[in-house]
Amino acid sequence: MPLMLHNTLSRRKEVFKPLSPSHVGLYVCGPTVYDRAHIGNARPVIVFDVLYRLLRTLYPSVTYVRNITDVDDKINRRASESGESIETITTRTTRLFHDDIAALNVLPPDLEPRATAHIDAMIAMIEQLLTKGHAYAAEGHVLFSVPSMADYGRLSGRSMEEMIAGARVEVAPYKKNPADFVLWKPSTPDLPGWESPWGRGRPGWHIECSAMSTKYLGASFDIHGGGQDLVFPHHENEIAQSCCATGAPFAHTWVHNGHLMVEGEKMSKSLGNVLSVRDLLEQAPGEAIRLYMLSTHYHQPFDWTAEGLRQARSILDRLYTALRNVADLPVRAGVRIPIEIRAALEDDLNTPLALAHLHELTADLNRAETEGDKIWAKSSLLAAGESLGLLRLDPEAWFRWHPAGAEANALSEDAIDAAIAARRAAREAKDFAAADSIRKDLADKGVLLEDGPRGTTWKRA
RNA sequence: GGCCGGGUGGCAGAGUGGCCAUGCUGCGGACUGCAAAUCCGCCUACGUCGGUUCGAUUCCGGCCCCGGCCUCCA
Repeated sequence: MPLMLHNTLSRRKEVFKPLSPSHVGLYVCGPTVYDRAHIGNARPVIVFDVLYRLLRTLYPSVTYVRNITDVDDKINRRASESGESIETITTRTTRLFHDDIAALNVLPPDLEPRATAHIDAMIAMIEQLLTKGHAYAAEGHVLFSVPSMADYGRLSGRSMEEMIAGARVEVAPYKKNPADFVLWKPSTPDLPGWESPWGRGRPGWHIECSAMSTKYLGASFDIHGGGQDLVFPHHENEIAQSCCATGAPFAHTWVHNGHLMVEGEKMSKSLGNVLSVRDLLEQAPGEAIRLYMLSTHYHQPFDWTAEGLRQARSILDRLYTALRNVADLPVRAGVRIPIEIRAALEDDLNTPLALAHLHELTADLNRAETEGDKIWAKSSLLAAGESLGLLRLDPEAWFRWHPAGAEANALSEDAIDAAIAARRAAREAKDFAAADSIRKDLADKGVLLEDGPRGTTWKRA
């Protein structure tokens, strides 16, 4: 089964063919580091992490580039509001971003270039565009001339007329055409700026991704990803900048994830329903957030609900229960990703179907009778989990998770063990009333007991 | 208004021209001192109206409804 991906350029699912059989280049638009990551930011990070994991099993070499946007007017505004320096904000926010997504089992990309470290590459690309007549300088700005590119609008399926008609912002007087967009703009002394042929200034919104993807992956590369809202204008403009500057085709396959809603409503600051990854990590383990995110196909809109997250945790309880029951058995080395999981992922990252197969593997493990079958089933389940970035924890660690900040209220593990011992004594004495009372008492404190063939185990509710 | 994507059982969510998604929940059975977990089984589906077809949730068309984007946005 070849890898199939939905390509926004063609609007259909295509067989993925890398430019080189031995190497795949993947570029995904990363965060603008002005605030903590919210759950909508996490979606592409998780989706493309699954794609990255899959590509690494299919090709000898993969280069995954995800940028950090650390020059942006939102950052500038944040700095002037808080009085902190821009660097303080971007450094701290970048660290928080890394911490948050690591908790979601997201692998680091191979390269994570920062925009401010690549200003020279951006200036060079802008100069190329000027030389080739695709850009013009005006009043300290440099603008991309949209009419200079014949098939501008191909990715988003827009005509020039539509874009001009749809332009809602006031058209700046120095624009030759309302659709032209900024490549470089002047900075006042209080704003970050770099010396350029057009005076001290800073890059426009789109040029950094063009410059950095070209630098690290070449003028043409395989896959460019991001959220659906970036199709226009960001990705459309990236294509325009890169193709016109280099004269080569840009990314061949464009993959976009759908948007995220919260409890049926658009997530927005005005509605006050923006969920930060950090807040969610205090409500549920990172793997529950990740599994929940993967339970809807990446191309579909996702409606994030508290109930859905609770369900995701229940599902993982089941998976980890199966693994806990075979905790003392070894994992066979070199077991491949089960074929049905791989087939689901190769079919345009059908993670909901892959998760359905994960449940079947779990049932297989629960039903296995011989030790050999159990080892095989356990190894297969873990290999499948790895491909999705799930089941990376020790089962006991999973069941001991409790919300952050609840340490003070949480019963200590020593106290739990003592209660279990007392209950065992009561049961041996056939004093079931006392045993049930202990169990009830623990349950009231959020600790659930289960009597199994291997003794009594517990988990936090 | 323009462009795009959807409408599946109590909920979430895949998929397919004729047979099972899967999970959560609920119900019954096995197991258990009782539970829980697990296993076995069960229930409730494909917006609407037409068309094509031996047969459509699946293909085609109309209609209704929902969502996203249209230079802040993952």
